[in-house]
Amino acid sequence: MASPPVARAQTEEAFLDAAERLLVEVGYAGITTRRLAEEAGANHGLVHYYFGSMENLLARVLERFTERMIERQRAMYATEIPFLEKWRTAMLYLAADREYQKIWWELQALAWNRPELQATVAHVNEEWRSVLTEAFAEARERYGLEMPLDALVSLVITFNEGIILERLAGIETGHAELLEWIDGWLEGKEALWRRRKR
Amino acid sequence: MASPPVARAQTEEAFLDAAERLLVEVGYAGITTRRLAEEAGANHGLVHYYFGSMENLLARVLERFTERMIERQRAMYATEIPFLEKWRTAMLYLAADREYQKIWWELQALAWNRPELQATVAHVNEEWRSVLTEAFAEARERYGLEMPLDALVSLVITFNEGIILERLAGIETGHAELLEWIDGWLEGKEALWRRRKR
DNA sequence: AAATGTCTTAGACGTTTGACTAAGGAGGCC
DNA sequence: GGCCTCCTTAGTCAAACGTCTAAGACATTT
Repeated sequence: MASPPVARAQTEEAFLDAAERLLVEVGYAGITTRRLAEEAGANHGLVHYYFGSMENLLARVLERFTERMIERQRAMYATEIPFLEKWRTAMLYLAADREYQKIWWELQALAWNRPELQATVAHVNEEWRSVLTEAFAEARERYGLEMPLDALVSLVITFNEGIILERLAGIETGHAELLEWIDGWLEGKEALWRRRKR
Repeated sequence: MASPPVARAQTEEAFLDAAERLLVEVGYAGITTRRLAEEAGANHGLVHYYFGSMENLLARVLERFTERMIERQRAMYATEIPFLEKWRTAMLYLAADREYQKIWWELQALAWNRPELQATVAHVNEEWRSVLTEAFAEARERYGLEMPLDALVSLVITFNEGIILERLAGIETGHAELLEWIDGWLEGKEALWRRRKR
């Protein structure tokens, strides 16, 4: 066994990991101290000892997840690759990361009824927004888009959210058509820009 | 007292109404038989007697709500008014009906973890889709939009969903800018069409 | 080696849950 | 008027819940 402080930190992580798995499996309403402890392979009393309450534990899950999301979003758009490639990478993530999205939206649904969690959710949204704002400022200029930047970013964020949420409910109608059209449209804009540059 | 069958139907409705109020207030996870009965002003044993289980009751709430949503959506777009006016009416609803939206998304979040409910949710989505498809087929032709109809409808639906969901979490950044720009853009398209018609 | 302080465990506490039932009551039918 | 069916009520039940505690294990310090 490792020395206590390390072991404790590991067990705490095990609880948070287990909570994420249960969010995917059964949603936030299905998480109880005992089930969580079983999933984490730890004693159910520790939930109270470590975190004080399930509520606090879920708040910790939200915070940890939040940090990871922001890191990922920054990494995706911050690299020095052309906008079109960034977009395509983002759309690949959108298609692939179902579990990740389930966790995120379960936490959001939880926050609908826990106002004290909404600030954390809003923080992620702002981060995402600022990352996208930077990326789309470039794209907007390059492609000569007439839409104000604020509006453009909101449109992109919200339709992404909508796609994720429809998919959580098992709905995929029209998604492929929409994403394909956007891709082709961007490609056309990109080609136009290249021609104009020469 | 009214005769039993009528009274029973009324009490059942009272349960469903109370469930909707609790969905707004505390979310689906906070609804228990006893709390629901208190909210409905009825005996808690009746939940089992009438509906068999809380699960069935929530399924009934979903079905009843579904019917109302479809009716409303049909009514909104089916009248013989110009497309721009339909759009503006829809956007007014979007801005106003927060409780309605909370109920709907609580039911959706419930369905994420109850696959047997997803068919009902999907049905509403399809209805909405078909109503919008008809309305936007007209708009698309009139305004000469290049986007395929499928993709256009998906875009409109998903960004609407995104706006609603961000607002449930207390986020409103960029929404007004986006909606205003769309409104102005449509107005421009409409003016163009009027000029061309002459 | 003993003492110390922290961590972990199993279990107990009272509460709340969904589900169910027995007893009483109201209204319609003969 | 008396029976009969259906409805409503209060209350019971076992299970599961969050919380808390006492006792022991452990590593570290003295």
